[in-house]
Amino acid sequence: MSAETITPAPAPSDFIRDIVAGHVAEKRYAQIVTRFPPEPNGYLHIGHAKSICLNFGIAREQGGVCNLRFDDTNPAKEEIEYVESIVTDVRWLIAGWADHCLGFKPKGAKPSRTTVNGQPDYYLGPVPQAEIENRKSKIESEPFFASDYFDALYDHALELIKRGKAYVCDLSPEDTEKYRGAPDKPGRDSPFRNRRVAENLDLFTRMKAGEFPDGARSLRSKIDMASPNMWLRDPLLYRIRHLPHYHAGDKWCIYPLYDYAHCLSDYLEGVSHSLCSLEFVPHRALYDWVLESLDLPRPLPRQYEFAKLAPTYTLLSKRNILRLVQGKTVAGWDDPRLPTLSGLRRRGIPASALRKFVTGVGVTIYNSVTEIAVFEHAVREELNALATRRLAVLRPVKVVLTNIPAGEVLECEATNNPQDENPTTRKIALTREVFIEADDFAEVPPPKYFRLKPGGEVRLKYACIIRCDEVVKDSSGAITEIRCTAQLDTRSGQPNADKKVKGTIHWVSAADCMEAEVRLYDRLFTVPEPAAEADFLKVVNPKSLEVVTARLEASLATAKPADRFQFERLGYFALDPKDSTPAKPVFNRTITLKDTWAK
RNA sequence: UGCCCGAUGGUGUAAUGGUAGCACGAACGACUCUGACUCGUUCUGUCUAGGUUCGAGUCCUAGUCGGGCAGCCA
Repeated sequence: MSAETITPAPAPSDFIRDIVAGHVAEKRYAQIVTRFPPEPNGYLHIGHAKSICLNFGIAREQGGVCNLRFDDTNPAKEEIEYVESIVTDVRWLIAGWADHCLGFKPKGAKPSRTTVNGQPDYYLGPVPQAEIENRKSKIESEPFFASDYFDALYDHALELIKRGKAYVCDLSPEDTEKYRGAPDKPGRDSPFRNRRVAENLDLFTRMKAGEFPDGARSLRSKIDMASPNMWLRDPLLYRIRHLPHYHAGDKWCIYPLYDYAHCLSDYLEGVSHSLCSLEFVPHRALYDWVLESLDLPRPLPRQYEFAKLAPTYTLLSKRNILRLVQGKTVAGWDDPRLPTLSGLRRRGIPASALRKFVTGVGVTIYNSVTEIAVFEHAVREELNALATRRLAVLRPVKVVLTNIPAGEVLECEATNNPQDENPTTRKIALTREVFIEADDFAEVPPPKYFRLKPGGEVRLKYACIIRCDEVVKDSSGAITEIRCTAQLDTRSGQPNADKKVKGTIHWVSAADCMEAEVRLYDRLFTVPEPAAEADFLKVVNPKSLEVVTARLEASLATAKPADRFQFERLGYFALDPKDSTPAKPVFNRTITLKDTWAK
């Protein structure tokens, strides 16, 4: 399988890659290091895929590494369950593509004190996966955690205080907000802004020691309360939270805030390019301020921002997805209708299709909406190339081929994937009784209907042409069987094999098939922008999931969850990795085939 | 009524002062033992007004519209 995507894709180019390429050309950094820094407070979704592919993509293109780091500075929201799902999702998305660039660290490692050019420093560099795997003596590795840096961060905070660039503030959260002013009004200095260094040091130490309750004090940067940039009005660096941390344990009761922790985490790991979404543009000045205020000895990372992905007919914010999960609109974070990576994976979307899609939409500095059709196109393109063709009937109607004796089995040869360079084949059984799709027969056919109709002819794919002689109904008028004549000389290899008919339909032998539950998924929302609705629960698609009992070609009994199938003329399907059992197989419809007839 | 950012077909994106291109989509057609795939044709675009220049999508000014910013969230 190709490392990039199954089908060819152009080498990505965007303004960030241009910047990185420029830095590589001028040898600004020893190595290109990016990072993907999720907060473990929810599952990853397709929007994160864009960031993952950008960060890992740049790393692999430049021979660099991309650190997976948990931005876990808020113990109130974060959980180990999310850490595990995120690691799984990231590994899945980059497998066979950029997994060799995945930056982990030795298990339990924390930043170590070093000296660079005579200056004290902290450093915890990545160990690329490729290196971990090649080492003779296996080392255990794990992702990075911002919470592993709490000691170093605390140390740097002390330094900031000593430099007169941070102070302990006793203002309540409410008063802090009042003092901050408004976008068009300057803020006012905190009455605690000019505390002496010694007092700040004493108070901050006691904050750490747990002497004060939550919210009683905070550590603040000393920048400019009149700045037109709200994020420069002495933003908080530390807050008091008497809460245990899922990773750091109960050692801390003060926790750093994002703006303080993130830039320093980047620096500690030797990150060169810190990529984030547009809402952090105003934070960039603060990112730089923290790093520059510390007079650090190594090259500083730089932050660059890009627009988030916004596909139509879906919801991307963790908060909204959480609402769908908790409200039981969907069956869980991995429901195949959700844009979560675990949901998409379960639905059968190949990681390569996701990569192709998110890199194809490009990287810009303005928000835009991406039609979900672009995603669907990428999925079909990948699946068309790799999916094994099988015959399956979702809504079976019995057809009796009256000229084939009961018990007789006619072997037919079926192509496994016509897209392969040298397609292989398999044998399927044609018997007296077969099932065809209810949709493929019409008693009163609309104009240009190519399929089976009374007196009409149609080809059973890979088998022969049949003619409809009679329709048998029960007392309620429902069709119980369709009686046809099989034109056996139109089978492959027979004299009339080349006989043309307008329609070809799929079928399975009634004597040689299996039953399976098939879940037919459709988009979750009926409107392009559900997030713009007053209540998105009101625009949930009532037909987003339909469950049928289908008849499948017998060979599907050996299907494995990683297999990708095209049920001919219907769409792409994969075994549900969670609910399927050998005794009771469950297939998910990943996506339908394009249907120009339905229109 | 502050500061920052942006604006190219229906949608996404490219063109880095020199032919507005690609993709998705749509329409039509060819091919077809998948109404799929593939192939062909067609469709629609530089927000407005000034300015600089031989030449402006690109540079400048103003306007319009859109996005962001006032968590002890990230």
